[in-house]
Amino acid sequence: MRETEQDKSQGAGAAADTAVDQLSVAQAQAELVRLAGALAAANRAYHTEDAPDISDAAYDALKRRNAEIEKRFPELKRPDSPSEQVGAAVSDGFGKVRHAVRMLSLENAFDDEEVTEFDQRIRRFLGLSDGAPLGYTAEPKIDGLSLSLRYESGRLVQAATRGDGEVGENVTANALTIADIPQTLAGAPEILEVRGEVYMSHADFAALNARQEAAGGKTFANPRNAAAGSLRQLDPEITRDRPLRFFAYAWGELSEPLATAQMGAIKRLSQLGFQTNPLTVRLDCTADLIRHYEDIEARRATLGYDIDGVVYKVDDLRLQERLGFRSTTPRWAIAHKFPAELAWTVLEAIDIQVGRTGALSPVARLRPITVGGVVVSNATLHNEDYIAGRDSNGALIREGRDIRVGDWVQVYRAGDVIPKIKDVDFARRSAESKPYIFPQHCPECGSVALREPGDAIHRCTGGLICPAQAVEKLKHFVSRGAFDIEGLGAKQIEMFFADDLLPIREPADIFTLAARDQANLAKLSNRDGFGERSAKKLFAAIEERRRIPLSKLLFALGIRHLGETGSAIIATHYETWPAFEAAMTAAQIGDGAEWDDLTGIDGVGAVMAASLVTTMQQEAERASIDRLVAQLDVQESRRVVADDSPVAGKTIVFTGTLEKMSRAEAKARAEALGAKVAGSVSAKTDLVVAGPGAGSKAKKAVDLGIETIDEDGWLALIGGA
DNA sequence: GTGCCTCGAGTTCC
DNA sequence: CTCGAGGCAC
Repeated sequence: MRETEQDKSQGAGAAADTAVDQLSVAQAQAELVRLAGALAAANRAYHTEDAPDISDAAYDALKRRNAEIEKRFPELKRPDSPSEQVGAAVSDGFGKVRHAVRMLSLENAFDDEEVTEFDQRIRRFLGLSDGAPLGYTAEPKIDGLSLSLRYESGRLVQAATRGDGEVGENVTANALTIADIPQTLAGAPEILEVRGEVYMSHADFAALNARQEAAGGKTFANPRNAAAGSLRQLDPEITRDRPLRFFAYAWGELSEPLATAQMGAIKRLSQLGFQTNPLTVRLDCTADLIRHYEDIEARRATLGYDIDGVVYKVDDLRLQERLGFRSTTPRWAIAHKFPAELAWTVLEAIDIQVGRTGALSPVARLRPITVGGVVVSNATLHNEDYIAGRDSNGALIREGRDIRVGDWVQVYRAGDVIPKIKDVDFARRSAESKPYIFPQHCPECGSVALREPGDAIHRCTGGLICPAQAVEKLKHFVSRGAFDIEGLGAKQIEMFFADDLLPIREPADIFTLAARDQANLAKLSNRDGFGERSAKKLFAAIEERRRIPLSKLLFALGIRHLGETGSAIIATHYETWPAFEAAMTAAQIGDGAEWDDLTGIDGVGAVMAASLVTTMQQEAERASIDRLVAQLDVQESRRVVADDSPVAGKTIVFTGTLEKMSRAEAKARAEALGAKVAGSVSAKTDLVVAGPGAGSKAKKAVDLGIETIDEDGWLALIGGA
C-alpha cells in the first residue's frame, strides 16, 4: 500500500481519461484519491459558499467515475469514499440524492391568533381585502418522516429522505418494499416527484414491538422512531417486514401541472394510486379552519396513527406561486400544532455554561423523565430573567413563580425537540427553598460577568484568559463552515486544550502541532486513542487547510455578530487579508473613510462594524490572530468583474422578495458582473428585477417604460455569465 | 418609526 | 429549533 508522490501524480494524470476496465490498480488508487479531493472541494464550495465552482453535469461525471472505479476495485474503496458522503450530518450507508426541488419545512402556529395572522399576512401580500374569498385546504399533519418519490415515465426511479432539505438519502430499495407506494403509475406526467409521509399505525407499532421483544431485539420508543428506523435499514428485506405506510400530500419537480388547486392535485394523486389522507378538506375562512382543527384534535386518539397538528395551505395554486417562499418555508402554508406534551419532574441543579462569546447560559439538570417519547435530563433556562419568570420585555410570564433548585417543574419539548421549562408547581415548593441568584462571576475563570443594560445575557469579561471561552472558540474554529479539519472535532479540541506536552490553546497552535510533535519526545502517536496512522492522518488534514479562503478565515475567528453570511460579504468586499487588515487597523468607530466604507457595505450595520473593528484593534486578540495568519496561506475572495456580461455597465434595481438568494447576495452577484445596483427606480435605471410583493418601484418602472423581469428571468440572464 | 425577514448564537438528543 | 436582534424597505 506504499506509494510515492510521483506515483500519485503520474497515475492520476495518465489515468484520468482511461477507460475504467483498463486501469491498473495503482492508477485506480491514485485516481480515487484525486476524485475524492475534487468532489470534496466541489461539495465544500456548493454547501458552504453557495457558489458551485463546477457544473452539476461535471460534478455528476466525477461521481459516476468514482463509483465505477470503486465498483471494479472494491478493495480500494476509501474509508472516506465520496460515494458515501456528500454534505454533512447525513449518516453513512446510503447514497446521497440532491433534491431537484428543495424539500422545505413549514412555519408553525401554536394558537388560533397565529392562524388569523397567517391569513391576514397572505391577504396583505396578495392585496386582498378582509372579505375577499380565499380558500384553504386543511389536512392532518402526520408524525412520521417525509419522503420524496421520483417517477419518470410512470416508473419509480428514486426515493429520497428529506435530509437537510437539499440533499437526502437514497432509500429507493426500501421504498420499493412499501405496499402504499406504487412502483408504476398510469397516466402520470413524464416527470413526477410525489412527496408525502412514511408512518406506522398504532396497531402495527404495538405488534412490531411485541415481535421485537419476543425475538430479543430492541423495541422502539414510539411509532415515529420505528418508522424512521425501519425505512433506514440497510437490508431492504428487513424494511419489507416492517408495516410502513405512506400518505401523499405534496410534490416536487413536475413536467406538467397536476391541477389548478391543491385539492385537485391531492385528488389527482389519489387517482394515480396514492393513499391520501381522508381528512383533507377545503375550507373558506379561518374560523372554519379552526373548527376543523378542533374536530381533528378531538378525534386524535381514534385515528390509529400519530399526528401532531393540522396543515393549512392556500388552495389556489396560482396564488401559491405568487406568494412564493421565504428562505426555508413557503408563505402559503402553515402547520397548526397541537399543544406539546407536558411532564412534571424535579429540577435537581442549575449549572452555568460559558459559550464562545462569553455568554453565561444556565442549564437545568432534571430528574430524567420521558417527554414526547424521549428521555430528557437537561433543559435550557436561557438567562436570568427567564429563571425569574419574566420574558424579554420584563413582563411576568409565571407570576410569582421563579424557578428554584428543588422545584417540581413542567417540561415540554419546544418544536418537539428542545426541552424547556413551562411552569413551576408552587404548591410543592419546600419552605426552605431560596430564589436562584445568578452568578456575578464567570464560573470558569472567575472574571466579572457583566450584564449590559438592555441586554438579557451575562457575559464573562475574561476574553482570551477564560479557558471556557478559549475552548469554545477553538471548537468553533474547527467546525463545519469554518476550518472543518477532519479528525479534529470538539472532543479532540478538549483533549489538546488540556494537554501539557502538546497543547492547543489558540488557533495558531493547530498549525504548529506537527512541527512541535517532531521536536517532542512525547509523540502524539504514542498516546491513548492515537496510533501512527491516526496521528499522520490528523497532520495531513491540518496541512490541507493551510490554504483557506478569506471568508472562511473570517468566520472561523468567531467575532461576535459575524457569522457565515457576514463573513462572505466582508471577504468579497476587501478581497484580501492585507486589505481587510489594513482597513480594520486604520478604522475609527463611528467616523472616517474606513468606517464609512465598512458600514456602506450592504448587509453590514454599525453593530457588526464596531464588533469587527474592536476585535481587530484589541491588542491580545490581534496578536493571536496575527500568529494564526502567519501560519496560513489566505486565498483572496476576488470579485471577477466581467465586462462582457449582459448586465455590464447597467443600473439595476431589485424590488419585492427575492426567493433564490438574499438581497445582499443578488447585489454582490450583479456588481461582480459589472452592474451598478441602485435603491430606487429613476430614468437612469436600465433594468428592474421584481419579486413577489413588489409595489411602487415595479409600478414606476412600468410607467417609465423600463424593462422589468422576475427573479427567474434574472437568473436566466446571468446564468450564462 | 414600524414591520418584516434573515442571520447569529445557543441549545438538546439520537 | 427558537429567540433575539440587526438590517433594510416602506
